[in-house]
Amino acid sequence: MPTRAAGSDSGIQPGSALSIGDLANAAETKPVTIRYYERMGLLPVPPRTSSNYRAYSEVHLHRLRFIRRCRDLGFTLDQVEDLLQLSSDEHRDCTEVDRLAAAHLQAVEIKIADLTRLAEQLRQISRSCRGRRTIANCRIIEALSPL
Amino acid sequence: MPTRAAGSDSGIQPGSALSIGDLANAAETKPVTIRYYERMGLLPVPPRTSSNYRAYSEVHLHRLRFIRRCRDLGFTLDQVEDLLQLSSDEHRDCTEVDRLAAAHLQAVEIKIADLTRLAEQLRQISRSCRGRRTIANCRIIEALSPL
DNA sequence: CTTGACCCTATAGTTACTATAGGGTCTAGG
DNA sequence: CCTAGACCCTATAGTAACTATAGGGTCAAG
Repeated sequence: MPTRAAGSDSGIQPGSALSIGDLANAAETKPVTIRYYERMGLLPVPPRTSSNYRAYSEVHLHRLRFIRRCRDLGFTLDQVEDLLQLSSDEHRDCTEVDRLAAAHLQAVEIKIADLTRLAEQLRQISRSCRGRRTIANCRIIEALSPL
Repeated sequence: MPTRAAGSDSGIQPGSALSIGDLANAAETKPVTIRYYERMGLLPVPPRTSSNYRAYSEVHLHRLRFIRRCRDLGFTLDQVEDLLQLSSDEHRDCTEVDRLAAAHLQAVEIKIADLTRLAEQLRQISRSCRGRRTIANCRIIEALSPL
């Protein structure tokens, strides 16, 4: 926190809290994103220092890393919220988690298929444009133009 | 326009202008999207009827279809604007069009690669969750949690 | 005349951040 | 002690490409 030891690049002192910058670095994200997650309700509001700085604990770091991991895997914030909820209920059956992950995987696979088709169309369009031409007889422009 | 012939599903009358709804249907988009494109400067402002309705010509339809085709292929509106500009200059060399299309294809291919890696990660994570378990020992939650 | 489909403008919302503005706090170094 | 730079804070607007909502006007068939 507002007591950075020389040579310490994380700013974490034994037993002391994390500043938002430290938390951001530890979770490989940015302070502005953390504030956003707090506003969205994904991260609990942390205690403050006397100078009104946020003071985070390892619990926050753990939770933020979970959120970032989910985001990196493409889950929406709504889905992340669901996963957080599910993960906090230890006695709960985990088929819901299973279902969420499977649905998301399917959505990603569909997106891949869409993009693959799109790429093929683009290749076809580009393939028809060879050498130096003018716009007047540009095959790409032609392909983009309606009948 | 405000004179729909019975049985005519497009509302287009010989020699008459198109309403925004007719234009939207003909280009397989929505009136609200067309107004948006007009605001963004992609579509020229059309003349109006005495009742302040927009009155579109076939030229507008042609241009809108071009825009939609580009959008369907994933070009950003900025890129579409560039392509429109390029396409209107008939004597221009078309290497710029070529370059735009190639850059876009590459971006799509990169996105496919990203998503493919992501899908594989999701498969690995899901694969580790078999049968009915509780959250306490859910392998998916475990995989989402930091060390 | 009524009603439902369509038109109009203005503005805010969606998603997940991100930029900007304006001001306070901390600390190392001179 | 002062300064400067790095960091903190809140509030708000912006990004991309639409889309929803609110409130009001026009058209035409029944």
